[in-house]
Amino acid sequence: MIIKVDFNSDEALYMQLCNQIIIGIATSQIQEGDSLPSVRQLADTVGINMHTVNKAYALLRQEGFIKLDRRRGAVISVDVDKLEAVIGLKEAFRKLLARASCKNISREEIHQLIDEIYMEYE
Amino acid sequence: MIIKVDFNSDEALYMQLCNQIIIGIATSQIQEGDSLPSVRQLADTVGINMHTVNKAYALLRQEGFIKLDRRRGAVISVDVDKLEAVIGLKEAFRKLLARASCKNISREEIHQLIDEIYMEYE
DNA sequence: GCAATGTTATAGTATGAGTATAACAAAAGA
DNA sequence: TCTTTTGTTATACTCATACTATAACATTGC
Repeated sequence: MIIKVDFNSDEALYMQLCNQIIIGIATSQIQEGDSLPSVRQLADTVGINMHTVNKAYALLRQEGFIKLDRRRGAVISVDVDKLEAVIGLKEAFRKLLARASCKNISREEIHQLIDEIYMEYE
Repeated sequence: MIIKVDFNSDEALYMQLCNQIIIGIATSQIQEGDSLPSVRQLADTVGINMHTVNKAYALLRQEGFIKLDRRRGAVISVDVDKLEAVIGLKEAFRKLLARASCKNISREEIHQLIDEIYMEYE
């Protein structure tokens, strides 16, 4: 799986890493049990500081997407805390859908958009 | 419409204002043509600085949710640039749905969540 | 033993958020 | 006409966060 960052983005580098890895898991580019590169290695290939990668990995662990193993490095291991995930999701949706509704994007169009994205998860 | 901020939130104050106003428009608590309080007035009632409110209004204008009129203050006036809205929405959905998918939230559950929120827009 | 690992500490710069004061022109209201 | 209120702009300060840079440490694999 290829990870890269956009230095011109207004999104924080460590957040870009998090998002790409989570999308990678969702789209099966990396799977349960797979290892991520070491913090130093990924920092080197991407061209950023070690601590920025470390921050991303720490956040991924905290949110239950990876486990850190001395022997195998950062291993994909998703903790499924569904209730908490749904709560956070609904709050985020509230903000997004309000914008969508104001811009005359219909409920049906949203459903279609959801399906398009979920297509990629197989 | 009542606007309030959470000082303990990790979300920026001006962003909280933006989101609440956009949600207010979507849920018809405020409508096209209605006026928002002046920057100084809202800052006073909420208990924050004038510039923070000004920043929120400037962003709302930039994103096409209000127009600023010398005579009537900040007036709700939604510019519908649907294409741009859809593009931004899809990118945001990609990040959210990846998290949802990892946490075993199904496509159907997402659709249900969407419908629940869209119920509030009538 | 040696190299690579995650982790932690310290320190520096840069940027953005929020506040504070102040000033300006334009418009509303008396 | 005068006063008040409006949005707008400028400057400056504090504070938190992002990112980088070095460095050191214990643990693990070879």
